[in-house]
Amino acid sequence: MENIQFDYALEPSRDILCIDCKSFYASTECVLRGWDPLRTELVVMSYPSHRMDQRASGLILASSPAAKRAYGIGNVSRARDLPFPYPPSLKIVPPRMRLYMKMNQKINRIYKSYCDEENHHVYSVDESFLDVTNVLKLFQVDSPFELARMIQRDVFCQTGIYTTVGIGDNPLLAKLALDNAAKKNANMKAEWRYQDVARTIWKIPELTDFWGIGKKQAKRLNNLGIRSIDQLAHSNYFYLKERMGVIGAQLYAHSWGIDRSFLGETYEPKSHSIGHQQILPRDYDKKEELAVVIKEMADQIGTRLRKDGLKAEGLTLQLIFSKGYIDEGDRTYLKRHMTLEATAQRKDLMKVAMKMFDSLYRGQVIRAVALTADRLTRKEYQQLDLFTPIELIEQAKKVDEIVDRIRQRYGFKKLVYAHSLKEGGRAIERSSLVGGHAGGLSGLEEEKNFGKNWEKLYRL
DNA sequence: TCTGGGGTCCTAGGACCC
DNA sequence: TCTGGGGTCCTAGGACCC
Repeated sequence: MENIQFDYALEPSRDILCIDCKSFYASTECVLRGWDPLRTELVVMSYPSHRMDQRASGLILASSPAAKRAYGIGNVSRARDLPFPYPPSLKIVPPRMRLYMKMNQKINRIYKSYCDEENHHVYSVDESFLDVTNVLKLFQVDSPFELARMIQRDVFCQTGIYTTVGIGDNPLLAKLALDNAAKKNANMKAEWRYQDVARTIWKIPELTDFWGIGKKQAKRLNNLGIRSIDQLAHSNYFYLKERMGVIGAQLYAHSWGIDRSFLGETYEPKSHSIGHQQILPRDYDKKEELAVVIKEMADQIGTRLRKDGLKAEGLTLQLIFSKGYIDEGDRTYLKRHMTLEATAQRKDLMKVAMKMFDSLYRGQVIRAVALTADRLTRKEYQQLDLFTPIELIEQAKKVDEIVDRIRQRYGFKKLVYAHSLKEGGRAIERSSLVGGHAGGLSGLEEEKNFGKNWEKLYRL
């Protein structure tokens, strides 16, 4: 069977850096507390506030390198993976998401001092891509490797955070170099180029170590007789494409280090969404209680949409059954999506969410709820229907605006809907969370404790 | 897994239109 | 009607990433 050949001479060849912050949350905590991020045994542990006392429910959001080594845990793991009683040398601290976000902003500003907006792509809270091809001269360095060292030093001096850097001809190579080599190297850097593919990518030991291959895809590949990246690269492109669709084709290309994306291209994701998911503190099977939670989530999503100046044209509701509960249809969850006229209004979102809930729910035992607004647009005009008087629409909009303002100024808890006070309501408890975890003290409270200079003290 | 939370992308089948 | 074909939109389901 014929196969595909890649000609590296024709592929994009840039100097791309993929930089991540070593154990970001854990390191930030160490820095804030004046401890060495590499030597301190520290984990950031999140407890749902309703079960502080239950060790088993603790989730470790981040572990310092020393903690990883000492207890054989990964970056993200569970409290029960730690020895118990907890060793005295181990520092366990609650998350302070607000401070991590500030630290992230500071680090991004440092990256921006090395490249312009166009050549900086934020991948996640602790990972960024930089295209430094055109700035090597400007910084008087001979190689991207040297520039990477400069940036690492700069970030460390300004923040105390260690960074790891993967370097490559394209974003994929840089990312693979980061994940599979830089993290293990003493200098926290690794450079993978096209000519290195055979002795780098193909030597990655496990399929699941490869970006884009999880447990399920690894199994599918195994079923095709492919057990390593090397075998993947030496399989047949057309066969893979036939058996695994575009994913197969993409994996094949990736195994040869091929990635034709550029950071500069304004990449438009096909879909955008804003959603929330929460595991409930206990099983819920009362319709009214679930309705309260769903309404709260619709409220929260509406607030976020309005803050970002967005409107949703779709809404998805998911109700996940309690562990072990399976209904007649053999399902483990219920899910429904609906389209709607572009809106960011609380009333509209709640109405649609409730409609989906009514159509789905038949008394099952629920443990988790997810609500996601998708197909987001920036449409300015208001779609009018023939039956709702314009005054009513304007009125609802004003109410939303006022609620937003009050909450922004005085905090969420100062203005909650009556239903949230009922049995089962979650909004009040969740209002202090940032990104689903404890936000830590507000800036104002930090100032009270440490004075006006608290940000400087924290190197933020 | 003895249930964290927030995202994006791909597939497949049905509805509907020409 | 023992019966065409192609395109697009919609929704449910699933996989992966940080």
